[in-house]
Amino acid sequence: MEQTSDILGRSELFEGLAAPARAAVSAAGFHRRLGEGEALLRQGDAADGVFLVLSGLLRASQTTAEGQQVAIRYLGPGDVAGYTALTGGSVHPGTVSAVEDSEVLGWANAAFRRLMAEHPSIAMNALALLGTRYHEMQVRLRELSTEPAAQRIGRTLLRLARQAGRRSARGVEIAFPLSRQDVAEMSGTTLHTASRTLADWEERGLVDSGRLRIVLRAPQALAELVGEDDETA
Amino acid sequence: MEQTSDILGRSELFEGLAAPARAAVSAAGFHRRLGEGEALLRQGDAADGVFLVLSGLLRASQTTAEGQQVAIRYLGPGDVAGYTALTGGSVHPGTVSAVEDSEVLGWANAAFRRLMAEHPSIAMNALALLGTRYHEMQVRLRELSTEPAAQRIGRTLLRLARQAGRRSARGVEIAFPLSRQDVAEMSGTTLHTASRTLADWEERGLVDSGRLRIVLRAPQALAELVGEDDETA
DNA sequence: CGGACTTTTGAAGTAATTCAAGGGGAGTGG
DNA sequence: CCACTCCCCTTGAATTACTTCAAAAGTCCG
Repeated sequence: MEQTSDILGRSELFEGLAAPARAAVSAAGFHRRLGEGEALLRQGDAADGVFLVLSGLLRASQTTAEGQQVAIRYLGPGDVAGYTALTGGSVHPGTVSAVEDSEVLGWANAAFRRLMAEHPSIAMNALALLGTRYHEMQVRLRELSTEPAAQRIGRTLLRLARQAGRRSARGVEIAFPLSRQDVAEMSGTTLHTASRTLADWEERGLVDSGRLRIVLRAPQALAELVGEDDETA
Repeated sequence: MEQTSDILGRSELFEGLAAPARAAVSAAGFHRRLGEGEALLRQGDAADGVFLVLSGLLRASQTTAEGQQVAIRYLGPGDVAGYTALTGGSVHPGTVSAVEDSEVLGWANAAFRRLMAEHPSIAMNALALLGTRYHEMQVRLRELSTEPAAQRIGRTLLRLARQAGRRSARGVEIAFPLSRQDVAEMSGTTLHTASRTLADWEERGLVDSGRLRIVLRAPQALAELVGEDDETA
């Protein structure tokens, strides 16, 4: 089990903070455990806190009036959930729930605001963090507007592999249970299209997938296919 | 002509700042004029400053490798461009250029960072501003993933009307030249679909449009059509 | 009046969704 | 240990919304 303080230090939000400051931050927060499927915060609810993921995996999503889901991102250790409270917003724009058993460190709005006031570098980090996310969203918006479904699915897989990839003999495995439906919700398409696309890639030896499991056998070939120069690291 | 200090005071970024602080902020910046079509900053360039729009209208967009454009947003007086520098990013993720003759107030990275350090409320405002934008992008991502083209076009029009709408006898007019192509790039579709959709709505008496000009004759009916409860204000 | 955009509209083509049905795996409970 | 059941995945076939292709008609400005 990793130390809370270590995760704090490595998180985008608290990096660069001196040890005593980290201790103060940690002391001001409260721990919360979430079982698989449990919601940390719900779309439409009052924004009442900021959370840092300590362990496990969460998923941020938006739901339409008709109940259709759109996945925004997955959150692992060191990631921040509930940025709304951080920016002074009043209502959570999306739902964040645990994909697997998880643990988070949370701060009430007022407490977090106090921390930012006492340690301005936290506020600067928060700005950087939001800037990065905003940028990501711009890119995804562009992809969704201009690219065909297969390409978007490829990018989704590469993105997830980069974030939660585990190198294995057969390639890079996405290290958490991921259904076709999940892939579709991240890519802006249907599970049918996702399934067909993966079947096609499986034939071509690019991926190796099964129930809730996807392994990228040839990440760089996939990257080329979708028009990225990028590496899976 | 409006006073710089007034715009500063009303802008999301500097609101709540006392008059002397506003003066300091203003003094630390430099003015820049842009002719119609001129770029304030370009996608891929080094992020070298933060800008506040004083007058005119700018457009933020992303361009794909193939040259296809996606419009991110339009910026009027009080809006901020070049948030990348503000968050510590190094490269502009998109291009911002003037739709009509415009004037901006700019700050070099270092100068702006100094201002935030001296006036923490600027940093807080910046956080709020980015949070709002991030939220907007989440919503648009959801819309793009789940809604048909017509609905997205409707939302685009309502959004633009809310931002730059001018009440007239015939309804709410979008107060700047806007082509079908522009509407398409904001909605994630083609100019053909945009044209056909507008023609349909024109027949139904919802809009009244012509060359580079769109008037919403029945904003609330349009809102209902696209599934918003919202008003055009 | 010429020329450059912008817009419209038809027709063809297609990517992707929707509809529909069936086939696995994994876990559960008898 | 087997059967049952619940998901998850797959795969055709039909449909459709949207794009692409193509050409012509407006509209504004010099």
